[in-house]
Amino acid sequence: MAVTIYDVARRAGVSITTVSHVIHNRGNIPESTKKRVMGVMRETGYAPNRIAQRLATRKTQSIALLIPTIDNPFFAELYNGIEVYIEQEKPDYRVMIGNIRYSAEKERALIRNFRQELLDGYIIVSNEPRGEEIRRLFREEIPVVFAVNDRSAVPRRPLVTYNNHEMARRLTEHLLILGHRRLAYLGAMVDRSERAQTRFRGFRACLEEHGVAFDPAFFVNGLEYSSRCGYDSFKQLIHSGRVPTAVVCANDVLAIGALHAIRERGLKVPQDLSITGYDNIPVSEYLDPPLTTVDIKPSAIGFEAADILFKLIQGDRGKRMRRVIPGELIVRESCGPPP
Amino acid sequence: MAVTIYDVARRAGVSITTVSHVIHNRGNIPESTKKRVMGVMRETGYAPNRIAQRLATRKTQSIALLIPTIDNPFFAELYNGIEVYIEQEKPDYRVMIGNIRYSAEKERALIRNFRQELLDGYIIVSNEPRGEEIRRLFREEIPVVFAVNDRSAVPRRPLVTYNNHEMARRLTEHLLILGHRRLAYLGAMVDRSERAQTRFRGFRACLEEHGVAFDPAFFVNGLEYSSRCGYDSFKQLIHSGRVPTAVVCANDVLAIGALHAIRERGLKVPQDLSITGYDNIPVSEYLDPPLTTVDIKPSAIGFEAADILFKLIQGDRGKRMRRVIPGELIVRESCGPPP
DNA sequence: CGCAACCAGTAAAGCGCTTTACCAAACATC
DNA sequence: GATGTTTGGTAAAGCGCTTTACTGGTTGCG
Repeated sequence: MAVTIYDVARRAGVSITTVSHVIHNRGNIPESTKKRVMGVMRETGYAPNRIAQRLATRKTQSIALLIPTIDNPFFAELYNGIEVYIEQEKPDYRVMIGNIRYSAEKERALIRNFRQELLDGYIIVSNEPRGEEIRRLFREEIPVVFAVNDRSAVPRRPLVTYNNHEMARRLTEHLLILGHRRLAYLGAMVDRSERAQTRFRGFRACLEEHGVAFDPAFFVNGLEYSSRCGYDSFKQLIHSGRVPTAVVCANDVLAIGALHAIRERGLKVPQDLSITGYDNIPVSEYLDPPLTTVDIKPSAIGFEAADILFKLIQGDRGKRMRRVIPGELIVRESCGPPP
Repeated sequence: MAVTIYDVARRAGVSITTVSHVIHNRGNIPESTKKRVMGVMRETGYAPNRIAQRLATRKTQSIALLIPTIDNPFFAELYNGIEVYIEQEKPDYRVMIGNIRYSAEKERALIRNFRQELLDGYIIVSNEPRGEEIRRLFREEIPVVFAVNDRSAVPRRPLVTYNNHEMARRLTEHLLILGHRRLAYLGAMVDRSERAQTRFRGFRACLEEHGVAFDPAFFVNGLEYSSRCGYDSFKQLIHSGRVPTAVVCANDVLAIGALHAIRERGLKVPQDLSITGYDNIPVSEYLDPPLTTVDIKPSAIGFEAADILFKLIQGDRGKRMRRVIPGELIVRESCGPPP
């Protein structure tokens, strides 16, 4: 079938050991032999069988990326950051994507499944950072770095994230400074995701600091991060007839849906109502109006996470295994003073 | 280190052959032995080493998905379709994503790289369907199915796609019926992608059929499928001062950018100007106004492509290896009669 | 000249499985 | 009681590599 190291060895008149040495540029082999072997490799189109290499070395040259969903452009960006790192630094590594679907159940199943692959390491945006499966990875000293998870949720573990609480606070403050006092919060899965919780807590903390009361009727907790859900949530929010002057959405995708519901209701943004997003996904700049949001630089997070992961893989139990990439408040036209 | 088949065999007092048989439910093994072996497996937490299995069987249980970019929600959906199929039908297969970045160069490199993985099959949204690397895959009878590529670009090869030319035609017709005569086309990479070309040709064919002249000044060919690019393209389009009554965008992402430029210019959609997209990405329904577009059901395409691929992998050189999923015209509020 | 050091390369033992071929004992059949 | 057949297994040869330990020849050096 395919050409193996034996074929090359035979045709070059050497042992397979020598061929292997040539491939990896090891041992001391005179130029002449090296040339000859490489010639045969070229002629025959030989390429080492990765599977066999992996079995022999017990290194898979593969890492896993576990994310909540591939649909959200935010996570696509995170992946891009990792890909950039790998292309630059570790070009023969693979990354296997696993789709957690915001479910602890699925996360466990995926890790169990991936473990059989004997992957060299994991980057995880976890739903359950203290789950049994993840603890097992740590117990067996398999390199794991968390990404995007909250610091408090994964104490003392390698982690690259952003200042979630702080940015939620600053975003809210932006609205308070504009004069808003009746703020609504549109979240999703706040009960099931620590990130969602932290973001909401940042919002509330800010209100408290500024002595602004929060009306529980102005909180809607949706089922997923989709525009449809944002749309529905906003309708539910104003169902009672009481309308806030500003609505803080847990992410841009929700905000897009909410924005649509707002317009349907005949309200003008930002004249009648201000709205904010979170994530700064590419389209947010081009909405009507462009969305005030928070850029949390997912591709930088991915890049740094890969950096740490490969340090761990190389046995570097070093410093700087927890990094926080500061987010950036992106002020656009979706917020103004209250009417 | 990890527990191997030998450990299990020893503890169960059988040979590794028997253990292997139990794992795969082969051979004839009495219930009693089976129970015992399975008990030991559970106790020890044994899981077969996939790498070793692959080496022994020469099957990798992995397929590749090569896409132009992971950023566009359209391709994320395509991937989802594949994932759904695999979860249902082939739960222990993996899919490795490769990011072609709309570059024939990168596509070749990726395939070369993936070949060493001895993957069982490929689903490719190709930039270069007749390239040397792909031809080699076919020569070596490695299962390949194209997805989303145009029928004319990959004759007689397994393919799942949509009626690109036809849908572009129908979308254009929709505008013509509304009364538009001055239509602009905002494309991207029309010179470099056969899909972009076909879409544009569908547009032109429709104009011709209806005896409407096309003004070359009303064509802009952008560099990438991004909102920024759509925004810039529209500005460039009206730079001369001549404004069309309708603008057909090669996809939704471009349309979002164009829409923003239109509003900046002070024009109202659809009163002053109609606009269409393509792809029906999730947010398109929630734009202002909701975008008239074409749904090309990427997840169905992914699902069907996986279906064909696994048939090929099983040696089914059968029928129905080329499938066309009809697109659907989604009429929303972004189009109206010309002013 | 004798010994160490180096050079160029090889043999062989894994890595953890699958699979083919084979075998001994028990059972069924005439 | 001789002959097949089924039952319940096993031994051993791969799969295509890496890596360690070793070897026989050459060279350097005091």
